[in-house]
Amino acid sequence: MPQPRGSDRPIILWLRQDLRLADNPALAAAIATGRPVIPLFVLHEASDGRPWGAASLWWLDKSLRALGADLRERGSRLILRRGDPAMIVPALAQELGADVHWNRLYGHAAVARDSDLKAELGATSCNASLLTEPWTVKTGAGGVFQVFTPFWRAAQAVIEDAPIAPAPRHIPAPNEWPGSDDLKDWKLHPTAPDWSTGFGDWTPGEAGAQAQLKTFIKQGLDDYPRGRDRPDLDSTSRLSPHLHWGEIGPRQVRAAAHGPSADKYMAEIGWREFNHHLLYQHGDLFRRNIRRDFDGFPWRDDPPSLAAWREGRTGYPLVDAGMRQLWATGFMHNRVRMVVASFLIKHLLIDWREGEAWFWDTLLDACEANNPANWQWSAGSGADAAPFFRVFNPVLQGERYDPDGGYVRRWIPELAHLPAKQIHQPWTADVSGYPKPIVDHAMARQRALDAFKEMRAED
DNA sequence: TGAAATGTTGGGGCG
DNA sequence: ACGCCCCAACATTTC
Repeated sequence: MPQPRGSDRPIILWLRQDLRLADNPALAAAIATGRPVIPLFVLHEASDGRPWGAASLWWLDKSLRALGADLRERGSRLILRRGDPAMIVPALAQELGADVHWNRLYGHAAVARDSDLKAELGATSCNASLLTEPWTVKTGAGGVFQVFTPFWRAAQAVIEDAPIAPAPRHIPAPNEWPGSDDLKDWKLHPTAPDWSTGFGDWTPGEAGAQAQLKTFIKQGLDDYPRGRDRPDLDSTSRLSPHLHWGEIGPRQVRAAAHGPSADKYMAEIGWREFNHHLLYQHGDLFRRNIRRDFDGFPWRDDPPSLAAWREGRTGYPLVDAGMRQLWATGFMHNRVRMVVASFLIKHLLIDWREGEAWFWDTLLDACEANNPANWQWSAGSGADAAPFFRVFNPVLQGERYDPDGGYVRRWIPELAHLPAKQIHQPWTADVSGYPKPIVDHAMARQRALDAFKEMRAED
């Protein structure tokens, strides 16, 4: 095939976790060249050496469909290919005589692959995902922050208030489009059984992300500092899956959030930044303890308890409600995530990696930075982590954050008839069809503290 | 972005 | 009236 020269040379816009048209620097840079743009998404079996979770693929299916429609409205298309992008991208670039643009990723495998490709192709890379890229925030001594608060203070000082590019009205198309897979053939939506029937609250795609942001700013943000801890209310942003696939970027969120509650919310975006910096620094966050002294922790192997946790039948209502919400909807309220994580790690003494893996498969917002970093935070093995001895009491957490029991009632119908006073300790009432606690709280707490002591003694 | 054990204080009942 | 005890309420310490 004859290759176009000079200004006819197309640009491959290689989309990964930046599935949006507004605030997309790689897209804006591609359009600014005046050359034809070929949007490309490559489905790789693995993200950073790790297969995507089933919930992530469910979301990706809808997000790519939405992106394809948004591109067609602008005279463009989305080219779909499947396989190893380290082979596919350079081959397509050569076939089309194209340059390549992308927005950066921060996991070690992706960074290594992308820098190889860059050396081979001379590609253009941009930042769509973070307010502050990992190499831009350093301690006074030039090191990497290990504590969130000083990190976030320093990060905020380097965030630039650059204007945010709107979605282009038109995207220049090539004379001839390369071949594309059909999204339907990828079969990303589950069948036989379709376990996603409870995922209907979500609208993947850039328009859905913008709508969710507006809803949150209007209905949730003012109440966020108090409401964010209340799983029975709906005051959280629910932007995490949109952020994960880059249907919206943190710069857009920051530009939209104003008022006294915005700082509190932006601190959560700050944790996302911090976690991406940790990912960039450590790479194998989901495999290895950041604090290596946890390598000797005496985890228990207990498949029945792990199964009870996954399936929401531990006998502790707040834990079970959270796990059932996750299974049914692909999402769990953040306060409850901390409680179920503490329960798996400390009450059951099961390795945090087991919990991280379950979340990775079932959470729509499963993120290679946030998910392992937050699990390590819960375990005490992470950077600026919760101290190990902070053992949540699931009953007290329920009484404090789900005071009327509305959250438990919604996800555990067997307990719906109980009054608020008893709903977090159903063993004090006459209940059928709901299990007794699989571990005694006081025993489990002491056992966890003893295990921690044992780990420390081994140093 | 804990919880439980332990310590302290102060009001009130009561001998 | 007074001291003693009880125990809530709160504070501190410990894991």
